[in-house]
Amino acid sequence: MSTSPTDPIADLASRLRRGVLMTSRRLRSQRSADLTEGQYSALAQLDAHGPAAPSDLAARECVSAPSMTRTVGCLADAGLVERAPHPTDGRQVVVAITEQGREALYATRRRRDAWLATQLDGLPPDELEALGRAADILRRIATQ
Amino acid sequence: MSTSPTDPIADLASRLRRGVLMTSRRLRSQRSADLTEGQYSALAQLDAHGPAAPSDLAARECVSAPSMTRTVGCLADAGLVERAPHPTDGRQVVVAITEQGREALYATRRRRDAWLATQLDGLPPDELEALGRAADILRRIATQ
DNA sequence: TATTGTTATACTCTATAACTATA
DNA sequence: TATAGTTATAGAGTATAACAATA
Repeated sequence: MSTSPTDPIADLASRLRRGVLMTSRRLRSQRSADLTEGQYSALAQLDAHGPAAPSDLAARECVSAPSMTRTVGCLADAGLVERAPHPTDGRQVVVAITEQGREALYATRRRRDAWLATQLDGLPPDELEALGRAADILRRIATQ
Repeated sequence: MSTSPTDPIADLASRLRRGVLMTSRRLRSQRSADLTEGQYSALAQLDAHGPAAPSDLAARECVSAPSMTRTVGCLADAGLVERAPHPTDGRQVVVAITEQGREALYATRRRRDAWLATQLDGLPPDELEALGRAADILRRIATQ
């Protein structure tokens, strides 16, 4: 590495990067076979923030509009989202998650949580506490 | 969620999953434009564990052999790895990272570390300590 | 004229199946 | 006959450019 080993922040950043990326890799491998990462993310957005236009989803997920058109199309074909016309603006479309979509989303989350819970089970209380604090800090960092 | 909110392990797993996946997403977005995630992973393997056969890399990265052939081909075309014949087994190929490959790998790591260090900078000491402990625990969890 | 969404087209990454060379 | 690697081919996913409908 190029950074000085005596800089504690740089050292922590490197260790944390490795831990986070390795764990995320294992977490992602627990996803449902018939739900891509992009579809999962779009569903999570719709579940967390309610119905949205495809352009909004594309912007939030950092993908192109045609790509989101395709993602939404796949999800609609599978019955996981529903498209409805915008009440006042005829150009826009409103995409909403369906009950079936929530089930698919939650199933993947349950699988990931189950894997992670298995790994956590049996850890000493002080390690669990450190992870609990880290979880909240990581979420704060990522949303900044 | 389906799990009981009173189960502390399940609750921690869910919070940690969110924190890890959100952070990993931001970290991945800091990668070099001309190095895919698969190429980055292969380079990291070769850098950490030394020269390896394509089949070994494919198994470790959980991709097919033809896929690794292609990844190694791209890396070789870019001068980031070198292919050499196996000393005793004429069927095998030995792939090794080059100095240029190390530079490309470290450049991406530096970019990710720099982003993360920026986020860490200014956090109170107790939060840094929690993250430091979590980093090691996460790495242990992911490699189990 | 600008914006929203879609279609057309091409490129990248991945996988399975078939092929070549070596053991 | 089995194994390591590659090539052939096809299937997702994404992007840019062009198009249709609406504001």
